[in-house]
Amino acid sequence: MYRIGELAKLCEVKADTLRFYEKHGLLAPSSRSDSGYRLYNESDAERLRFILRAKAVGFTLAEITELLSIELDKSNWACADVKGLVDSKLAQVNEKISELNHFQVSLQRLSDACCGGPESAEHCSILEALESNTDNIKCENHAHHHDKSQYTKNCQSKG
Amino acid sequence: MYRIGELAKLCEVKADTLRFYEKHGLLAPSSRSDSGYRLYNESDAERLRFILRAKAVGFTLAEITELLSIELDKSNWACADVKGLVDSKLAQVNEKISELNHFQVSLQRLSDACCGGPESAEHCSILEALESNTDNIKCENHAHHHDKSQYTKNCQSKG
DNA sequence: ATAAACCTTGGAGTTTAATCTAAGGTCAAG
DNA sequence: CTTGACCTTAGATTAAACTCCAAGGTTTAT
Repeated sequence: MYRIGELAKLCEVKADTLRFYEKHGLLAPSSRSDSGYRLYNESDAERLRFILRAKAVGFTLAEITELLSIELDKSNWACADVKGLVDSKLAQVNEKISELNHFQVSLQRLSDACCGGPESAEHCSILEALESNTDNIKCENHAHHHDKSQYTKNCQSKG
Repeated sequence: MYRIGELAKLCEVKADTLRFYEKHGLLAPSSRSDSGYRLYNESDAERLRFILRAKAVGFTLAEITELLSIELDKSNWACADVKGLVDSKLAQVNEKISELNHFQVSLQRLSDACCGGPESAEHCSILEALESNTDNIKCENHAHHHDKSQYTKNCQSKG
């Protein structure tokens, strides 16, 4: 039997987190001591590890609640149900990755267009790109009046 | 001059969003009508578009607040400052992408190991992977006792 | 004059996963 | 018998970016 702090340390979470999981129906200690302390047994610990592994692959606690209810009643669920949860999560993750990839490309383009030097930002390509509605980012090296700018290497926009 | 609903429609946001931006110091109407209605001019609209473009490349409103303060006082900032904001955002985005890529790989591996059929989840590879601490995902086709399983194609784990 | 569509304000609710606080009870060691 | 580490509870707070609500005032058209 583990007290809350012991299980928390064992699984590298905080005691607060375990109380939070209990309040939200994910994990309750199987018993209490006479003085009201939570007591977790090995099977509680296994359940916690299940939760933590599911978190590690990206499931939210709400989704883990679903997984746990299947886990406790496996014979009344099909593989299709379980795989459905995984695939739906996979779709969400892919969508988010795709959004972030758009950000990545846009930010990289902005970064590449800017010399990043000590010049005044008055002609900064980044600010200009955010001011105008074009996707088209202009290189700022000319505007800075540095004929032999040391930053030319940074100009990669197709103006 | 635009009333709040007009500017909202023009820029495809909600009036609530404009009030929210005002409350958070991102965009205030340049005047009010006699009856207290917000009145936005063309320069307010430009500022809103700046905000929206910055959002579209992944900046948070807090970061946009910084960008706006630079934008309004360009000559006292250097390109390095602006590029710094972009690069720091880029690093955050890359980190998040990397985390999601881990999720993606793990979820795909789980999905691939599961037949996804109408079989009982009692031997579901996904649940078994979450129960045990191995990275090693076992294919469930044998466990289902389908000698000529129609799901064999889904088994791709290296058990 | 009255209905519809618009606007005002302050404040509450949403989502996620904790994290923290206050005020107090329990347990083991010295 | 007191100190420190641990535990209890309920409830408040955090971040982010809105979104919605109630209760009322304004504008416009008929």
